[in-house]
Amino acid sequence: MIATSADLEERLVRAETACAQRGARLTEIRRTVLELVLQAGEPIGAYALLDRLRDRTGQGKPPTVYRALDFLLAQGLIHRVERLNAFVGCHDEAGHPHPVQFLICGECGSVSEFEDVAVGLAISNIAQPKGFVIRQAFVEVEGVCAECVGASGHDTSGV
Amino acid sequence: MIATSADLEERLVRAETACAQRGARLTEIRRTVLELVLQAGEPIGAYALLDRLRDRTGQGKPPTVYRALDFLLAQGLIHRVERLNAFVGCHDEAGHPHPVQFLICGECGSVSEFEDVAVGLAISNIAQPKGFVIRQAFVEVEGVCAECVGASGHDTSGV
DNA sequence: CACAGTACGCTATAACATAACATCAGCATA
DNA sequence: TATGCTGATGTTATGTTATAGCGTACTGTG
Repeated sequence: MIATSADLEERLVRAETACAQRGARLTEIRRTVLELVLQAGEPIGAYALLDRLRDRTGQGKPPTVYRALDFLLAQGLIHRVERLNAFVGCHDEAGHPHPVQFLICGECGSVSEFEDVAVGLAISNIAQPKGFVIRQAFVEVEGVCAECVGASGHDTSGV
Repeated sequence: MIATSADLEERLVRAETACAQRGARLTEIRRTVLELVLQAGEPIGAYALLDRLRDRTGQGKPPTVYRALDFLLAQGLIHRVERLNAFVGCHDEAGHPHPVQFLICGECGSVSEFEDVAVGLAISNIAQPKGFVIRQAFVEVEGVCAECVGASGHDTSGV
C-alpha cells in the first residue's frame, strides 16, 4: 500500500493544518520525517529514517530523528509498533493520539491498523474493576495475513 | 508481590515437571534464569538478569541469557513485556504459551497479568474477517494502578 | 564407541535509544 | 534596537537491548 504522491501531499497538508490548529509547529525536519514514514508504507525503524533523512538533507543524528518521532507521536500523526521497534503513519489523521490495534504479518511484514471499540471495551473491563487508570493500550497481534496464508498454505487453526 | 522461597521452589519444581513431560531440558542455566526472573517479582531486563547470573555463577554473556529466555518463553514459563523490553514470570505455570494481557503501572512499575477471554475474543473478531491467522496477541496497557492513583490523586477519567 | 542433536562459551557487532550541553531561530517586549 | 524568553536543533558521547557466527562440550541412542 504505497501512497501516491498526491495522497502523500494531501496527508502532509492535513497534518500541517492539524498542528497549526493547536499551535504545534510542524517544522521542516518534523515534516520531512513524517513524509518519510508515510512514504515507507510499512513500519520503518528510527535508523532507517535517519539514513533517508541524511540522504535528503545531508545531516542528522539519532536525536534528530527521535525528537521528530516524539513530536509526531504526541500529535497522533504516527504510531509506534512496540513489537517491531518501528513506526507507521497513522491512517486516521484525526490529529490526536488514539487507541489502536495492529495486525502484524510475520511473513511479509505488512501491518494493518484498526480502531476497534470492542477491544477497547474489553480492555477497560479488565482495568476498571482493578481501579487501574488507562493511559494507553498497546494491542499488537502477530500472525499471518490472508495473502500470505493463501500463498503458502499455513495452518488456519488460529490459536 | 515477592514470592516466598517455598513458593519459588514449588514453582521451579512445577516448571521442571512440565518440561520433563514434553522432553524439554530445563538445564542448570535455564533453571537459574527462571529462578532469577521469578525472584525479581517485577519485570526484569536481560542485562539485569545477566548481572545476577554472573553474581551467582561467575560467568555468562548476553547470548547465555537470551538463549535461556528464548527457551523459557517457548515453554510458556515466562512472558516478555514488549513495552518494557523486560521479562516476567508467568503466573500460570500451565507450561505452554498462552494469550495474556498486562496492566503496567507507569508510576510504580508494577505489572499484573490477566487472561481475559473477552479481549482474546474481540481480537479474534478483528482478525478473522480479514483472514488473518493469529500466532500471538500482545496486549499491554499502560497507566496508573489503583495504589498509585490513591497515593497521588491522578485523573480518573480513563481514556 | 560413533553419531546426531542440542546446549553452551565466546567474540564481535548490530540495532535501538537517550543524556547532557551548546547553539540558534523566532517572537514578545522594554 | 537591545534584551530576554522559549522551543527547536546541533553535537558528542554513551547507554541499552539483541543477535550473528563459529567452535566446543555435553547427552542420549544405536
